[in-house]
Amino acid sequence: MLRTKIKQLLRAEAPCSQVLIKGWVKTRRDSKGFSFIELNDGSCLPNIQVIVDQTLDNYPQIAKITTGSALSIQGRLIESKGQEQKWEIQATAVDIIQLAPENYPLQKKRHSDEFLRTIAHLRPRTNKYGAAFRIRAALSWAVHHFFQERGFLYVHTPILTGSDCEGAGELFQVTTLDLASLCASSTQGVDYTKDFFGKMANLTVSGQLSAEMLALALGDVYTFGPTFRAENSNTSRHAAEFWMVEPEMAFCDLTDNMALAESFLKYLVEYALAHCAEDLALFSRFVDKQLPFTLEKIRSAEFIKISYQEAIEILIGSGMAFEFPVAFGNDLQSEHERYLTEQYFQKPVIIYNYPQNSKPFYMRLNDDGQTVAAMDMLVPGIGEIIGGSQREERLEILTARMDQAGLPREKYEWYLDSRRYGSVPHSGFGLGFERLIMLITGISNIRDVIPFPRTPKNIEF
RNA sequence: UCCCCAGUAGCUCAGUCGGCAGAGCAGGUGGCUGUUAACCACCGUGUCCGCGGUUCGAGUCCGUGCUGGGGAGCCA
Repeated sequence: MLRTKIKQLLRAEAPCSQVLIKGWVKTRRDSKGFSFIELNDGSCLPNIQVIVDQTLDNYPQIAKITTGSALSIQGRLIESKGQEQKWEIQATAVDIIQLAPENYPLQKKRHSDEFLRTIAHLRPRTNKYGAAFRIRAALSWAVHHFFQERGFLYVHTPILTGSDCEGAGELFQVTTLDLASLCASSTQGVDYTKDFFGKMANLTVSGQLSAEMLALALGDVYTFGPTFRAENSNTSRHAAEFWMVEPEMAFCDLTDNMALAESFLKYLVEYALAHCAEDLALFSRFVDKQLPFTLEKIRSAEFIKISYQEAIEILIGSGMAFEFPVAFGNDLQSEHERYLTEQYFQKPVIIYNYPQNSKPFYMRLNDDGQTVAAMDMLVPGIGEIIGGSQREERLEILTARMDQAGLPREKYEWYLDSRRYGSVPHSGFGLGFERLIMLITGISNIRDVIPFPRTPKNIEF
């Protein structure tokens, strides 16, 4: 007999005379002459209640079943006599796949997120983390849906990269050289010709430059993959390994780029509301009571779009005593971004046209000669969730900006070729996938939205 | 990397002015019961994060290290 997922049984419309379920015990309670087992198989948040009568010949063993044990149960799906569930299983056979010892770390109570991080290999079995990872899976699928519906091609850009200055942060170096002997013997520089690629190699910090090449051939493309930053960032919003979604569109300016970013975020929120209601309800109840309000606002409100100049004027006019001074040319600090999105507008805000000196070389210089066609989307509680720009398509200006930034032109000849042969206006952005999951679940720490987080000094599991 | 806070039973936490180490949950035993993180009674549980110092006496005060958390910077 094939096993049926618990999710399917809980949605049943009629009783069923014989079913097989397999899963892990959430809790067991005894009653006179029988035992209640709550079984969960990860397919959905609720458990299914199983009634085990003492007439089963292995009932003495069944009565000893502990939380965390793995079971295979055959029985009848019947209407429950209890108040809190429609369906339950009347067991005809209970096979103990493995009995969990009593030192099973997950108890029938609330654990702190800090403790659960120390048992990241077991926390997917908790209600909260199970729900978070189901939502993560659903939203991964939604990302593909959104772009596929719009004719974007899903492209794969390299994880290993030879360009040592993509400019988006500190890099993890990749090597097959024996570091132990290098450290012991070498007093001069490393001879990279002996390394695997014959030159220095790193893990990617962004697929953008490669994605641009594909967009300039295929039109509209997107990447969705892991990204690595070796920044020593110790915050609730940064991970050394995270997943990023990066669309890149040919014949697309900053206005269209911002419009796509807004539709994208709205689509993802709507998708979660439509497909993950049960799991989301857990987060609204136990994690963030404001969550339904936040999500509804993103779904229905038009996002604010203001220039950097306007943002500065609002901040100066706010009368707020900021720790960092507000002035044109200064970077917007966290406190400024939070004020704009959490207090002043209380919804997502896209800020565009930043001063060129604070942004990377590939962003398109505006006609004012001062600003670039960059945009950041800020959301309440998280801050920056999307960063993007129209790319500089004019060869002379691009090379001038590279020189300005001190980037060696010869290493970017392949990139510059795209500006030599049929260069066109194009744009794109990057969405931090973990930050999206944080926004949609209300989970406030990035370490809790990815199964096995990698942060400075932490690569356990 | 910088600033602030914390570290006590398997877990969550209390511990007053420096004076015998505590509770709830989990676990064990018994009872009751179509129960809902069941309930009732009883039972066990400690490197008080490590090292050093002050003191008759330190979980408590001081120094230092480690670990965790919050905030900042960097960014998605």
